[in-house]
Amino acid sequence: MAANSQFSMAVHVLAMLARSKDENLKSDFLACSVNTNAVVVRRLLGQLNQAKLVVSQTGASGGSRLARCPDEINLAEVYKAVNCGEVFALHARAPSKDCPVGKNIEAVLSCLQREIDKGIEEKLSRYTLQNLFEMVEQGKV
Amino acid sequence: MAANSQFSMAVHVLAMLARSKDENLKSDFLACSVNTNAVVVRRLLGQLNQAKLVVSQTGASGGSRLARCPDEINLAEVYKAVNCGEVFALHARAPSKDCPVGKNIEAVLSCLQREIDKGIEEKLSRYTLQNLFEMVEQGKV
DNA sequence: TCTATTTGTAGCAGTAGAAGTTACAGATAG
DNA sequence: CTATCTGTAACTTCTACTGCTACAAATAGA
Repeated sequence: MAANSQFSMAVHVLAMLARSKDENLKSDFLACSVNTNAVVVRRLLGQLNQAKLVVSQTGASGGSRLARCPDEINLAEVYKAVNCGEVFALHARAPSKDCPVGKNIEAVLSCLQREIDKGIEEKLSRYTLQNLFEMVEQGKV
Repeated sequence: MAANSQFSMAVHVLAMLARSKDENLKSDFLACSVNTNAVVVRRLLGQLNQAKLVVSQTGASGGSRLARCPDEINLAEVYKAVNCGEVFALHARAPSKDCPVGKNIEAVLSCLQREIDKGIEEKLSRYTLQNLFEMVEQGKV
């Protein structure tokens, strides 16, 4: 699964950045809060950078900050930025083509997969980073 | 691997069982179509058995068959039967409690997680095994 | 009752991807 | 110039799934 904890980490990091507005946060500081290694955070920030969600700066007093206001970033963007992107994997080894089911099942499943994924993104896009940040701040669920 | 290919395999196997109505299918035969090992299929059937989707029988001329009609089994049930069940994993290592974000982020994320998962199930529950089986049979997507 | 067959499951090796770590080049503020 | 940070490569460790062998238990049919 299993699933990826990348999304959770990304949201965590982005919430931290949202919290400290225009101040640059160091990967080391972020790693400390997320309880992982600074390089892991930098790798993650690299993905968020490519998706134009954060801006990083090298050198002394460098670090990362949000590329946009927290209310202009929605969670679907975050999901797409870090996710390999599929809810369930297709068959690891291609099913037998000699079997009437095996022959067509993959096409049907990948169609279903796309539909599910679209649903997830639709749901996530309703939340902005600002929304999420407020929930975290208020400690309310 | 990120996601699980269990769901795909489960749907494949169930479609095979739907196809052969009341006849018992052997794990070896199923494994051949799915292109994997018989033990892998038996492990999967074990999960589907627990979810009361299939019935298995040991001994000579044993095997597995559906526990209900294909139009009384929806894909959300299949998803729940085989999935550890989370779209994205929470933090692998618990975030720092000394940090105002780290303290609450997990609760917020797991709430979000539940909401997403509910959405997936809602979507999957619209399809019965019968629907899917027909799509596969007609080779149409 | 005996035999052949089939599931259920334990146990182990192989594999792939993620995470953790170390190291260092390049950028940059002061 | 120097101290500080990021970006990235390279390597190890960890973890989860897959594949496989082996065997006890169940059961149909002779």
